[in-house]
Amino acid sequence: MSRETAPPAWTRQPGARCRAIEHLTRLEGLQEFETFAGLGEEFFQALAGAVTALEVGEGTSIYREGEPSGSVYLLREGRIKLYRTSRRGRAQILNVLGDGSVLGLSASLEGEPRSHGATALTDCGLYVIFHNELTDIMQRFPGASVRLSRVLAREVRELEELVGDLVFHSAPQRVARMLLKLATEEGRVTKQGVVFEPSLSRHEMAEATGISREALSRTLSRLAREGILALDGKSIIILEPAGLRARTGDP
Amino acid sequence: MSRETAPPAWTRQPGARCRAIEHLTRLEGLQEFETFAGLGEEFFQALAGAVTALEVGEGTSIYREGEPSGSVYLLREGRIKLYRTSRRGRAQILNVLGDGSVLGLSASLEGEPRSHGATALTDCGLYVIFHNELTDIMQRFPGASVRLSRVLAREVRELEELVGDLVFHSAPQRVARMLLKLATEEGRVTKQGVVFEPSLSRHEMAEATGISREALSRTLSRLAREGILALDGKSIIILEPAGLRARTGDP
DNA sequence: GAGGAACCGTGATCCAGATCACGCAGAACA
DNA sequence: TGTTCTGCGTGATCTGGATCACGGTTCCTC
Repeated sequence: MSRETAPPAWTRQPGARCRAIEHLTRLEGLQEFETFAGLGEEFFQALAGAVTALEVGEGTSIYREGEPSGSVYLLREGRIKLYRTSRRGRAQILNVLGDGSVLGLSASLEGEPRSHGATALTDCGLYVIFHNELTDIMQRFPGASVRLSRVLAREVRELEELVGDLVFHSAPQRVARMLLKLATEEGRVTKQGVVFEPSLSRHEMAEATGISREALSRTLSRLAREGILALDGKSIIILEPAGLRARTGDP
Repeated sequence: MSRETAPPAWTRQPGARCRAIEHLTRLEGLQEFETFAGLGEEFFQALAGAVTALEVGEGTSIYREGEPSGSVYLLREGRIKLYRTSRRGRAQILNVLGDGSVLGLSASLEGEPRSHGATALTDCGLYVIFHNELTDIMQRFPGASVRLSRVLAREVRELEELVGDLVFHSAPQRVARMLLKLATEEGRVTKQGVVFEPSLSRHEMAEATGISREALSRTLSRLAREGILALDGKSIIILEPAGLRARTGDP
C-alpha cells in the first residue's frame, strides 16, 4: 500500500536519493510489524524518520542489565533472549523473542536502568529508536500509544505465566513446556515429527527452565530413552508431541 | 487547584446537584492518583465522568483468574493481593498493591481473560472504569496513555524482579525480603523497631514467598529466636532491620 | 596436529525444603 | 460450655534437583 503513495517531498531534494531509498526500505520493514498493523501512513513516516536500522551478529549484546536505558528496539528478524542474572553468575532467561518483537520498552518508558539484559541468539536485523523520540511519537499518534501499551500488557501476561510455571511445575514439566514452545517457534513438521535446531544451547535451555544444565541433560536423555524425542547431534526431533504435552502438567 | 475552577456546566441543571457533588468527590479522589499527576483538568473531568466508585469489604474478590476482563480498577485506598493459582489449589501471590495502584490493566488492554486474580486484603475504596471507556480516554488524552504505559512498565519490572527473586534466592532470603517490603509499606517506626500487623496471613506470606506455610513459620521462628524479629500475637516487630537486610542475599 | 576451551552427558552424593502428622489456641456458633 | 473450625507452630521423614566429579566430543587457535 505504501508503494502507491507518492514519496515524501524531501526525496526530491538533490543528493537525497540515497536517503530516500533507505527510508523506503525502513518504511517497508516497519510496516511488517504486526504491532503497528492498521496504523496510518503518517505514523509510519514519522517512525521511519526516527529509527535507525541496525544489523548485529549472533552473540551480540543488545543491552545489559543495569545499564541506563536510552532506546527501544524493534526486531525485524532474528532471535533474541532476554535474561536476568544473579551476582553469583547464574542467569534466568525471561523470554526468547522472534521476528516482529519490541524490546527494551519497559525500562525506557520508566526511565529506569535495564531490568534485564538482551543478547542476539542469531544474526539480527533491528530498528533502534531513542526513547524521547518514541515518547514524542506516542504523544502524536494515540493509536501507537495504545499498541505499545498492548505490547507491555502482553509482557506482563507472559511474565505472570513464567512465575506460575516456575512455582507450580516440576523440572521435567518445565522442560516439556519449553520444548513445545521452542518447537512451535523454530520447528518444522516432517513425517518423523517436529524437527528443530534450538536457538538455545543446553546451558541456555537450562537457564530458560530454571534448572541446572545437568538436570536438563538428564531430562532430555530420559525423554529420548522413552521414545518421545530423538536427539540427533544439534537437532531435536519431537517424535511424540502428544507424549510431550502429557508431561507438561497442564490439564 | 481544581477547586478554584468553576464547576462544569451540567452541575447547574435542575436536580443535578447530587450528581455534581458525587462527581466533585470523584474528581478529588482521582486527582490524588500519582499516576495521573500533572495531567490536565479536562482529563480528570473525562475520567470522573467515566468511573464508578466502589467500596468492597475485606476478603472480597475483585476479579478472578480466567474471567473475561471488562474493567480496570483504580485503588483509592486499601490493600489488594494479586495472585495466580495452580489447578492443584496452590497459589502464588504476584504482588500486594496499596493506595494509588492501578489493577486489571494488562488483561483489559489485551482483551484477554484475567491472567491473575485480585482480592481485597482490607476494606477498599476503588474506582471502576470499563475498558472501552478507558481506551477512549487514552485516545483522547495521549498523556494519559503514556502514564498508563508507565504503569505497565512498572509491572513488567516488578514481575522480572519476582522471577529473579524466586530463582536466585533461598527461602530464608525471600522471607527476609518480603518482610522488609511489607514493613516499608505497612510498618510504623517505634523505639523498639518497625512494628506492623501484616495484611497477609501466614498462609498468604508463604504464598507470596513461594514456599510452604510450614517453612515460613519455621523461618519466622528462627528469626525471632535470633533476636531479629519479635512475634507478638498478630503483629511483627523488626528489632534488627540491618540483620534482616543482611539475610536478603543482596550485596 | 597439538592443546586449549567450550560444550555436553552421566554417575554419585547431599541437602533445602516439601510433605506428613500432630497438638494448641483463639474465634464462631450452637 | 462444650464443639467445631480455621490458623498457627513444630517435629519427623522423604525426595527432587543442586552440586561435585569426570570423561568424551567438537571446534578454535596457535
